[in-house]
Parts: sequence; C-alpha cells; structure tokens
Amino acid sequence: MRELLTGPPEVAAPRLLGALLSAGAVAVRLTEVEAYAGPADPASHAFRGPTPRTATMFGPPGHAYVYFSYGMHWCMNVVCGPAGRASAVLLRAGEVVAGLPEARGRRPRARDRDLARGPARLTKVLGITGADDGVSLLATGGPRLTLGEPLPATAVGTGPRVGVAGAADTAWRFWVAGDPTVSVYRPHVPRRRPPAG
DNA sequence: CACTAGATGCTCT
DNA sequence: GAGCATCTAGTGA
Repeated sequence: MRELLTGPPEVAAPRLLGALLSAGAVAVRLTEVEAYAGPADPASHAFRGPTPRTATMFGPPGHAYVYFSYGMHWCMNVVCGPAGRASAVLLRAGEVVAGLPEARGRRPRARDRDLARGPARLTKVLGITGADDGVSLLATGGPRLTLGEPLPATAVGTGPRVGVAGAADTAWRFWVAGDPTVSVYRPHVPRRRPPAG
C-alpha cells in the first residue's frame, strides 16, 4: 500500500478501487475515485503552488487531505506520489459495507445505494470533517480513520473527472464498472453570476 | 427519468 | 469579489 501510494496518482487511483475505508463503526468499499497531479495539473488545488489549505497535499503520501467545498461539504483525498509532489486521489463514492445504522442516521433521507454516492456524501456518512485533514491512513494502533489493502482489480471504467474546468478531457476518473453506487458524470458548468444591483 | 435553481462560506487574488 | 473537485428540492414527463 505504501509503495502504491508513493507512485503517480493515475496509477494509484484505479488500484484503490475496492479498498476499504473505515471510520469508527462505518466502513465503505471504494467504487469511484479521481487522480489529481499537483502543480502539473490545472484541475488540482495544488496547481498554483502551496497554500495554507493545500499544505497536506505537499506532505508525505498516505495522509488524508480534507477540504471544505461549496460552503457546506467536506471532500477527502488520499495523498500519494513522492513527498512534495502534491499528488492526490479524490474519493468520490463507495458502498457502505459496515455500520449501516450509523450511516443511515447521518443521511436519513438517502436510499442505501446513495449513502456514499458522491464525494461529500461519502465524507458525511463516514463522519469525516476538516478535523481529519492531515491524519495518516496507514498508521497502526487503531486510529479512527484507516485505509485497507486494495483487493485485486475488477473491471474498471475510465472517463473525464467530474465538475472540473481545467484539463476537462483528461480521463483520470476511475470506477468499478457497473456498480450502482458510482455517481453520475457531470461536466463543469460556470456559476451564473447573480444580477448586479 | 431529466433538468433547473438555490443554498452557503471558505480560499485566494 | 470571483470561483468553486457539491447536494437537495423542486418541476415536468
């Protein structure tokens, strides 16, 4: 796992499909991920160099990069690549395989297959917030948040990343083919400015 | 099912 | 101030 996460994100990302992400009682089997290649990637938060928010991405691999999105949501990445490269894998969706009661309690209106179908839904169901930014996912000793060894790869679908403006044609989104918990593709749409005045 | 609009606040320029 | 690696509720078929 550590060797895998030391490599480039477009290699690590598809291999993480099927891996188990555990947070307390709730666990998710990853079914959809995206690769982000740091300063070399126009879609990456690290594109314009390090900032306070993206500091974790520039740190060692195997840690969680958690950021706040759209004023309401948390999204989680796994930092990969050599330290300083700021590469990461965004965890976009998964299937809840443990702690179903807790998961349902955190998203009471969602059907089971939608519980972790989307990056912000996944963090909500697992109870992940900015407090988890920077924690190691590979540590031993029973930490709250852990990433298990990936299973042998099954059929993997690939396509462009969801909702990104830069490098919109780069096919760095990977998912478990045919899995119902994979989110729907949506291209980037510029936010319409409210009328002036 | 498809599509639209609004919520909501942090981050960086 | 502009721009978000999003989600939900609403409408219409």
